[in-house]
Amino acid sequence: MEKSESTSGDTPRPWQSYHTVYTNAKAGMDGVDKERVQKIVYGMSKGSKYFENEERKEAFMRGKIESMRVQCAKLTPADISQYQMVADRRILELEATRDLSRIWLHVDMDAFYAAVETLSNPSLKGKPMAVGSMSMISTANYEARRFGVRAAMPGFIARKLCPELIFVPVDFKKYTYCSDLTRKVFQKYDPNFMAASLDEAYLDITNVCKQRGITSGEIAEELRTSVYKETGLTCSAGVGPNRLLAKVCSDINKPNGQFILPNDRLAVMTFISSLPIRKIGGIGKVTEHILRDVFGINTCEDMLQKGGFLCALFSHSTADFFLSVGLGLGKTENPQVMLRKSISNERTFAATDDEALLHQKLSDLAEMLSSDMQKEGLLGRTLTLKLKTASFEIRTRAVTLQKYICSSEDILKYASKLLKAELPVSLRLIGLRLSQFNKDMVGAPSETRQKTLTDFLISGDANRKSTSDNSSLGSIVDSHEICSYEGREGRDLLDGSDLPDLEGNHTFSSNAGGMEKIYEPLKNETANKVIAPDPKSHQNAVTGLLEADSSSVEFACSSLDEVNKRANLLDDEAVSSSNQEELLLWVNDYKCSLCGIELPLGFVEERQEHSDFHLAERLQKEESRHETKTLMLRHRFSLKENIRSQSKRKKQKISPKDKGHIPIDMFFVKSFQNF
DNA sequence: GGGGGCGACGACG
DNA sequence: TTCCACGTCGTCGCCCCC
Repeated sequence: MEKSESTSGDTPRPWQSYHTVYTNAKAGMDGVDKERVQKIVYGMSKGSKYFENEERKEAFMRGKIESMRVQCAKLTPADISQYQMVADRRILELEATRDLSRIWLHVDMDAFYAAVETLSNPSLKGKPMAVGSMSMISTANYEARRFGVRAAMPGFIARKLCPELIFVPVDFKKYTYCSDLTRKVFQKYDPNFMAASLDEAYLDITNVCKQRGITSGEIAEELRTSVYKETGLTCSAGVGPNRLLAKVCSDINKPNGQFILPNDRLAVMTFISSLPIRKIGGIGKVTEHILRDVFGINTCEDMLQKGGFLCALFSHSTADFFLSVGLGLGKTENPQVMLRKSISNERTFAATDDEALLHQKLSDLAEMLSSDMQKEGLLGRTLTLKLKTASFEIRTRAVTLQKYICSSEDILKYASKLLKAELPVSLRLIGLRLSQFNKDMVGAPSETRQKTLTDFLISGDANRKSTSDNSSLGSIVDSHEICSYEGREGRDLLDGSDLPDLEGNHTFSSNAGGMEKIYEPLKNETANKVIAPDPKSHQNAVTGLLEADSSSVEFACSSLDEVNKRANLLDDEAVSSSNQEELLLWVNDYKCSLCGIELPLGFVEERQEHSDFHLAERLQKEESRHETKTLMLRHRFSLKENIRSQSKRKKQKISPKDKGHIPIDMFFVKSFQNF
């Protein structure tokens, strides 16, 4: 942005203002020939639909910056001194919250995916290599980074930058395995460590430092050595009084290094004074440009000096975040509860406007999403359809239902409605997200029987989890919390298709005995009564559940109607349970009779999870079948849905993107989770 | 007027 | 010659409904 005048100089250099991919913020890219990289990236992108969209975004950002400048200029001296007072007071209040009592360590594995691949294939050593595909790169090793190749860069551009670049496809299983090894090490230093992703973690090492009477630097050194011994992989570490600073520190001596920032206010303030704002987690490309071009803020210290303007132009929470950054403050407590908020799936494909094809894609996504929801035993009531048009424009359309759903039929039904309203359209990506989980409604009066069914599944998970090595988070309610901070890593960047769910490896520990038929894993009495596949026990199953329910607080049955519904549901289930096709058997001891997936005897955990999955799927099918009947009788939703989508149509006509003028809408900037 | 829903979009790995 | 991901979370403005 600041170089937008570049074309007006002696030599036109349009590529200098194209910032899409290249940035030197990444470790290992210091000696890169910046101009060459920018030129190549620009040359390869120019004229493409992607490029045009980037230009639109840039123009939007320029408009925003201009508008904020105007707003700044309008501030009278009186305004400014008033806001300065506000800022000064806020700075004092924030300063009062400073906590220097904890020592946080952030570990970051060096070029993780690439390093793991090199470990498994030593012939790659010393050669420029990238993990990913022609369309997108996940990680590049340091040899490749010297050419400007980096994560999140399309492979075809990377190859242009470095013709001898070797591409290695993503192999998630390997990374998960290595990640597990590193986590075993982390656990020795902080049993409650926070995994931020497969290759990053935050450890509170206050206690271990005290207990062993050694410095944080010594702990960091020892931990890195230990990780190397266990995995053959190097990592970098940063130590600081809070997570925000620890993360910044771990980047300083990357790769294979560490940096210790003492728990001392003066040291923190000195450290932060010259730190570029872009180094802070939560400040990305757009925020950096705005802060620099509107306020002239380049370093964290500048945040404090411009505090008055920040308070004048940003929302309370955003201004607070900026001021905290200026003070070097960050989170120091270890959150025990972090609930997952949503689950989503999205897929990119060759742009098409073929409605049948789009519907097929949607159907596949609904299946995937449903499967993910059922694996986690979740139900959601807000369904969001995400679309990326052939011109890279992103649209989202959402609907909030009165009931909680998770079956692929339900998801597809509502998603189709949302998609239909957008047709005709040429798309290159479709995504589906479910949010507003029933779990969020703890203590809500009518949790309905959907929860009941899910609870069986959850309790199955929870039972297994109670033997998990992650003992510090062992309660039933926590079963999603553990997933939560590991949520991001649940899927591979490029090939998220059919790989086993990562969380499974950490969240669910193995059940002692293997299982050969479905329905065995739920060993508890209630579960056995309900889902025993033996046709003779159907009657028992029904009465068993009703008895269990009526005596259970959890199943708070709101009305007789609810009880009847459940009884009907179980009747349905009894019928289908007698159907031999519904029964999972391991054919020839390795093949699932229901879907054909092959899992040999030794895969005890996997077989168990697989069986759980079929169980969940079946229960949900029964559930949704029953639900449909009920709904048809009651004529629910349809009217409301019609009204809703009509009003949405109206809104959409007015709302589309051309908000060219942008009132200084207090933009975003999340208060970074770890700051 | 407050709260919920929706849509956009930044950020991160 | 073409060719720019996926999953999750957070904030904000606007609209509608109660």
